[in-house]
Amino acid sequence: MRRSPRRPLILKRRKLPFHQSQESEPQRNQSQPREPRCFPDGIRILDHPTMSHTQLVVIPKSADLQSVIGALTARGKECGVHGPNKFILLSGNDGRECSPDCPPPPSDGNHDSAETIQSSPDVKPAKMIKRSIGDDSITSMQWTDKMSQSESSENTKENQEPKSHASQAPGFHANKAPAPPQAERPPYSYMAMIQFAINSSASRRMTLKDIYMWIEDHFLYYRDVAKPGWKNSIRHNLSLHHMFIREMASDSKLSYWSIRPEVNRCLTLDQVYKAECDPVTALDPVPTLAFPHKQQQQRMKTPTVCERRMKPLLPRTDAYLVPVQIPVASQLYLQPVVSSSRLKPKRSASRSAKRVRIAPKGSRVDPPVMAPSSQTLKVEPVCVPVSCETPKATPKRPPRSSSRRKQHLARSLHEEPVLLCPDTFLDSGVSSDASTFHHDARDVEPGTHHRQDSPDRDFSFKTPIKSTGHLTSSTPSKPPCGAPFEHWGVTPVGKGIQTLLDFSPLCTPQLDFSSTPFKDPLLFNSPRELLTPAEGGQRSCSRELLQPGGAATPTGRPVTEGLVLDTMNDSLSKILVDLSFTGLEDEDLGMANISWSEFFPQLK
Amino acid sequence: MRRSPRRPLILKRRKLPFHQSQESEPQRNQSQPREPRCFPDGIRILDHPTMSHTQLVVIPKSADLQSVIGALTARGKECGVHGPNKFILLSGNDGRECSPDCPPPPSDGNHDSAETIQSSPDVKPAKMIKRSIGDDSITSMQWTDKMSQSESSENTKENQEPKSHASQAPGFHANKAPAPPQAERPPYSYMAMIQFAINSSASRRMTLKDIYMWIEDHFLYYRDVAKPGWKNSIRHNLSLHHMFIREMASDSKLSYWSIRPEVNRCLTLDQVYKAECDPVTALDPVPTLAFPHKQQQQRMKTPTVCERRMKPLLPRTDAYLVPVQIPVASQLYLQPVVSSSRLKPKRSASRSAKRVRIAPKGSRVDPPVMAPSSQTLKVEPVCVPVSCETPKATPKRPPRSSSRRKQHLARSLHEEPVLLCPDTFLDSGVSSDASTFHHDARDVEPGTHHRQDSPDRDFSFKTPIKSTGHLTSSTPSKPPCGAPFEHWGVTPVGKGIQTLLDFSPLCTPQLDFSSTPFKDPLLFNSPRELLTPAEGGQRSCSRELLQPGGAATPTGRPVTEGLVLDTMNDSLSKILVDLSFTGLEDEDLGMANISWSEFFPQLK
DNA sequence: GGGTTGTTTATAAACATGCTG
DNA sequence: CACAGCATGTTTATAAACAAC
Ligand SMILES: [Mg+2]
Ligand SMILES: [Mg+2]
Repeated sequence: MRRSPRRPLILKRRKLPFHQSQESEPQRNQSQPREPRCFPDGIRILDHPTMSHTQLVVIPKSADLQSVIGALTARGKECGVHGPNKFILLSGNDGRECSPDCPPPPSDGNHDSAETIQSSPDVKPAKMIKRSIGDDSITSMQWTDKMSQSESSENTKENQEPKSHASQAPGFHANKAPAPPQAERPPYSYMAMIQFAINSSASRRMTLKDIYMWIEDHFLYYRDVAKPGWKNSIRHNLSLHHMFIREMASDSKLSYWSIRPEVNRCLTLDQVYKAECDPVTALDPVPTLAFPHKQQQQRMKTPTVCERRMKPLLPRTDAYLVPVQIPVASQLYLQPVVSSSRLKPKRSASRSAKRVRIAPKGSRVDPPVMAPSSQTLKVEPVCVPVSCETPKATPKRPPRSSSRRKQHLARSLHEEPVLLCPDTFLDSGVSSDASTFHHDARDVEPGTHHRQDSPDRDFSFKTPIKSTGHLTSSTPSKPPCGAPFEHWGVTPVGKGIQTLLDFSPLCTPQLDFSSTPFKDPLLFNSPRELLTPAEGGQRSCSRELLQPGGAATPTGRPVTEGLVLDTMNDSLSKILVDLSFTGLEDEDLGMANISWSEFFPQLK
Repeated sequence: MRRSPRRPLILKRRKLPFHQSQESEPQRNQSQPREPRCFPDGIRILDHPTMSHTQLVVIPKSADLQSVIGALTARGKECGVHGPNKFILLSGNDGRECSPDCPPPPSDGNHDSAETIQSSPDVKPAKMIKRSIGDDSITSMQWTDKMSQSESSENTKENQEPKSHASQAPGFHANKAPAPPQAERPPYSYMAMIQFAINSSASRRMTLKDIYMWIEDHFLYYRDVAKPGWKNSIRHNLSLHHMFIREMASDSKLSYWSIRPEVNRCLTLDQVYKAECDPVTALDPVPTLAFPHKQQQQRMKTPTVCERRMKPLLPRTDAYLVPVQIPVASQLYLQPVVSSSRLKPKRSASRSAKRVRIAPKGSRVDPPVMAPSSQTLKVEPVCVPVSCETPKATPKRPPRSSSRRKQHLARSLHEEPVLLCPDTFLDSGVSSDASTFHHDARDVEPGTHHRQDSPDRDFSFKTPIKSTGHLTSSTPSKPPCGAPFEHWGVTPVGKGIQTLLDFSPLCTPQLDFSSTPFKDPLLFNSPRELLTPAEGGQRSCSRELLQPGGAATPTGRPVTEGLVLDTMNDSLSKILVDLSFTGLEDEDLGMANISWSEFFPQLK
């Protein structure tokens, strides 16, 4: 029973776009937005104000996907191989419901929720940018830089944040005081935590020991509860993921772990932290970088809260990812927009939020319980014909639903790389046939071959025993037997569980789709974040609910804030995008609150 | 107890150098050896007769390591980035005990053990090359090409080798007949088996289903014994290792798995197969590609044999690997030489053989029991300064024992890349201080960033429990408790086991070091292949025994045959080299036969 | 001799998704 | 035609075996 939740440690999606890992913090401040380059269909491409080699692609709602591809292709050719290699797609407005013009992104250090941030003594937000693309709902997009830098003094031994240091650890632990050992397991993957740790260091590198310490200091679970094997896992992750590289100190002896700069999104705990630990807090419309610290820690300590934070099987990160591939060593970022109706600090906990993903690709429509409102669009890796050789055919539509999922498909050099998208992407149709996103670009690295990476319990196998008969599947799965399922006890019968889990509740802040061009096709990927029933009458949205046709979210405020999210995956060509939509009123959250009862019979 | 041996499935080291994966089989036959390029110290570099972009580096015994580096560097500069990117190091002779001249490598299709090969109806050795570098002992190096190609007819559905097909499966299974389900687990990793499968296909690609089938057909263990979870592992390996890529058939629907050509060493079961399944056979001095098939299968079916094949914890492949990094996208292969005194098909099973590895780097010298005779030299990744930027210092000796092992150390751009080697490498000293091999080149990919890759038993953790007290190590380790160690029951006491295992017996054909420049420094990496005590009075060589000073192998015939081995690791920059030395007479094998008694007290 | 740090392989699992009966 | 289940893929977690300090 000590077993941790089944593969629960998934990185929370990123809240803020990642920035360069350089130490060039000062000059990044207020670079003037360059002259936007305009392309057909109103698409504009302009320099990112702060990120080098990055361009912002503002796409009017009315723009055609092919136009986007064309613009990106043209831009790619304009700039050549040495040009920008990252493109952040922003949803602009074609005048329908937002300001017709796409204002240049982040241009000032508008401080949002400053008080929250200030509450942390040692955390100083490096920079916050508020941008508004589209209507008012598109606001409060900020990111902090090396906010954690104050934390660690230097690189050698001081890095290891003294235990007496309160640090900005969200929830889980207090001031290093004996801190109730009832710490629940944090919802971050090892890979994520390692990044948090390393990025918290001013030198962006850390020894293994210090990584251990940082994690123990910030997640009491590992200090107090976890078996020592967790360190083995840390080491395993360091070795396994090529994102982590080891370098020797100039004076030898010491070896430091760092993150490949090319792939370092500079994730920090502060960045990814969301007040989700407390459902009430989670409902806060403002997904700002609230540095909960001590203020919130009280709430988090409550068993209910902890339960909620630990129990949930967090949504698969890739649900929020948008792996995009631009042949010319370029990567394409889809930058979602987040609503910013930052009011109502607390709700009646009726509903938390929804998340959006890109390119549904035929998500199963289970027995819909409520009116679908949220949608997720899952964008599969795309290949923009910037430098592809000899495109054979130029199918208007994605070839065929040939592959299954995002995978490293060998470059199908014979097909013209096109931005694949479901029909709904362009015509707001249902995603029944939207499963046309394929050709994972991960292996299509431009020019030279890139490589990426990205790894038993003891005896008494739980795996399907050949002789067991019904154990025909080669994918081991835990039997839905009682013990580990206290909460699920009364719920569905054996085989039903698997299916039911697919309708897991959503627990993202808020969702709104009215202001993004991807609005209609957005489909939820059925994230599995389970909100504790005790958190009030919240109900989750089953996948079906979030399915297609949900464009008309009754009360949601169209808010789009760019969020670059990632799975912490060290895959170079895989770009993750997190679409967070906030601004929905409590009452409005009702549309997709169905399957909760499935999971928590007691709620019925 | 059903538990498989602890992480036993390690790929056997390769017996033959890998060749290009191209379908260009015909023209590969007898290319004339080009004019060798001569470098100081008698080092010669010439084109590989069959492998494109590959050169053979013949290194006289007297050559200095720095000379080798210099020659490689010079050659690299000569050829530029587009020149050969693979170098196979061959041990030449400086006239001491072998022919003074380094004859050009493989130049004819001398068939060795033709009868064995012919015995297999559907296996036709594509090519065999016998080379002799140095004295007579350097012989019989041959490799077969797509010998397995006859197996699968076409690409679609015929690939799946009919079950009635005898195929060239070594040992383990007969003609697909009910075959005794007592199949023991093969000693190949999943990654290896997948490569075997895919490379057995003429089209070099295979569907998942066919991979399953191929493996089941060739390793009855998976058909008859393994739990269904093995398929999960196959899929896991396919996804995890970037070496495996998925591509869609042109007609969609089908997705095939193939191997990145750049990293495909075209390993096939035949290539790696050694008659080791039967210790008696294993003693055969000729490590030829004996296609055991039905002839041998009888032997292998014997419980003793099976026991021996399955029980052993195979040596870590990397023990035989020589990850070498040449900055200019070049890879350096150390090609060992194998003795070819192919006589005595069967021995008294007194001793099997030894293996050699490159660059010892401080192998533990355990209480030596016998006179050390075999040595293993373990070469850590090296960086030849072909295109390194701004080498700061040019230490004659490897910088310092800064890092621990082969790892992806961030490019220490400030140090001149040099071939690192233990002192013993050059002066036959002991390896106590040899731990100077570092700077894993895996992350030093030339030019653009390459990426590579390379990830519970169920409940009831056996891992060190925090509360257990003595479980302080974060690396879980199985307690040396009785049950799983039937064969070891009487053996050492608890904690002693760990250490004892390090002295595991060696089970490679034969070893001889007299003809290789690496002779003296060769150190055994204590491969863990455990020969069943029942296999006769064999005794293994503990690591110490194989330690330094073993240059003077009493009776060993200096034999060096190039063997390129690899861990099946899809790491581009990591090259694996297997140094197999054969030619030792049975009587001569006595020098390193010590620790067997440690493991099998009954032998005492 | 034992602990630390790294590297790899094996397994189990959770999930996603397309297919197919 | 809906769908349940299976096949196929992707990732994360753990345990472990080893190697080298
Ligand atoms: Mg790594
Ligand atoms: Mg793969």
